Amino acid sequence: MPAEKQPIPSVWARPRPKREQPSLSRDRIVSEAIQLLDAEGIDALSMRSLGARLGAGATSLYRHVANKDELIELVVDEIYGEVRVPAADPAHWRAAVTDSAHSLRSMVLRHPWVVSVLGQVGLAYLGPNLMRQSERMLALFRAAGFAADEADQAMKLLIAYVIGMTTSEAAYLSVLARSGQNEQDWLESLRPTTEEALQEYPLLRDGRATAQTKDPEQLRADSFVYGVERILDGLESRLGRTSAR
Amino acid sequence: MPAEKQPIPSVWARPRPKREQPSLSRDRIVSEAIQLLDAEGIDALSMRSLGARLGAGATSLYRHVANKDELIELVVDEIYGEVRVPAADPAHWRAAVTDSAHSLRSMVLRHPWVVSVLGQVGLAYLGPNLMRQSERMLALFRAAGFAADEADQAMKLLIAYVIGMTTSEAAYLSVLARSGQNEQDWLESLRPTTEEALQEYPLLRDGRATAQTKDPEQLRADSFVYGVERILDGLESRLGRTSAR
DNA sequence: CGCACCTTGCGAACGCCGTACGCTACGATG
DNA sequence: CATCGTAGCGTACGGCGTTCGCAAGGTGCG
Repeated sequence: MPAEKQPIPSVWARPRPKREQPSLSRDRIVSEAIQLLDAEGIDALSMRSLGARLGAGATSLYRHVANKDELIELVVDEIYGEVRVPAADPAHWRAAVTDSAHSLRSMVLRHPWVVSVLGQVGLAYLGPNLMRQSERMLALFRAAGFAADEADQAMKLLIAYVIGMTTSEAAYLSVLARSGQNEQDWLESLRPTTEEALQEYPLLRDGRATAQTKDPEQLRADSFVYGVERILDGLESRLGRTSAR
Repeated sequence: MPAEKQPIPSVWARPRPKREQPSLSRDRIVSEAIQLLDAEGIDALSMRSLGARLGAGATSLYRHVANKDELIELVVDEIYGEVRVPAADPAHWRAAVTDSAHSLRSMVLRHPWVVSVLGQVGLAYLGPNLMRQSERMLALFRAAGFAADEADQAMKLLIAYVIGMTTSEAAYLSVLARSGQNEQDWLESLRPTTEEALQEYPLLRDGRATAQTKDPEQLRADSFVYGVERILDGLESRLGRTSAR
């Protein structure tokens, strides 16, 4: 919050010299934007609110960022840098890919708002972090023994799965967060609605019923792991019978 | 476009009786919204523009739809109804699942704007079309021989993959569409930028190089099929040695 | 037939958004 | 000391989602 404005500012009480250093910078803007997004979600990010957080006017940001879309591209690439991809090692490619998948999932769940901008920004853009991580992940598949073009397809397969799965997860968690309730209570309060909706769909209802007994968070993690395992099984069978689990 | 307004409307020239039938309805609104979205993309959808298309004022829509978010939920469920899921048949579960995956992909590519609202709306909502299709797809996996809970995970795996893959595809195509150029020309014009960006990433560059020679659309379809095949391989190995390809 | 009520549609208005533009004031450069 | 480039900002514009109160037609009831 900046100093309060006096309606008739005296010439003596100068607003502030404060020309220490640029005060605003692309990095500060991006990092503050991420904090704001994590704390309050995608709808809370406006150029004005972000400017206020930085103790600056809304339009000052345009000195460092072309427009809001560009800001979002920067922000997405920045958080992509949080993903950890192990170094390539032919002996443990499966573990390395699994770790990467988990790391990508955690990143998205830490920043659930990204799933609501993926449609605008695409996954395949040219940010340095995104390219670096893709290169490292591609190396994992090459080390496993996939030829250049198949390694590319394998990586796309894995990333698509993780993004698809976490999109649904993050969207669910966002809705939950907006409800302001504990997950248990929230599900309980929706129970009548869902049960009525499931009335005509016995198969779906069965699944929901058996799921009722377990911790939902653990259930989501298990589902995620199941998918990763199946994908790796499918990929592994394309390789020679060389690598062990 | 409605009739032009006269500044001083005469009592004789009444604006219109036109009280034939309600004129506006939830269905008309949803279907016109989809046409608008398909034609001009997500940014072109505003309550005002949609109202105008329907020959109505913006605020009239609120008699039939609670707010824009609800409209989007309706629209998403509506297009979900376009997906075709074959009837369950143990002998051909693999083909049936493959068909469903392709149908879902085509639907998203026909309506590429959906990927930019998936983050808000989630995939797991309670729309009737979504529930109906999920039930049918679940039946496919049950017929294949998966137990209730594993069938659920298998379905989630497949859908997550298709959504993830098509998200990236649709986002790419949206950017391309906004450029207003032919895909060939567009890629050509971006060539210098991408080549410079790929400079430090030899593995990524290799992939891009071999991809250069083929039809990009075919390439995307092939990649998609590759992923579906690997997933089905991974799933199939979980079943007994019963089902043939 | 008269009258009350309900539903549909709409115009005006509010507060917020992204952002273009031109001004100020400062530090650096000659 | 004069000049210039640049960071920051105040103002303003057009568009957004949405609220509210009013008008006009249809319906049901005495």
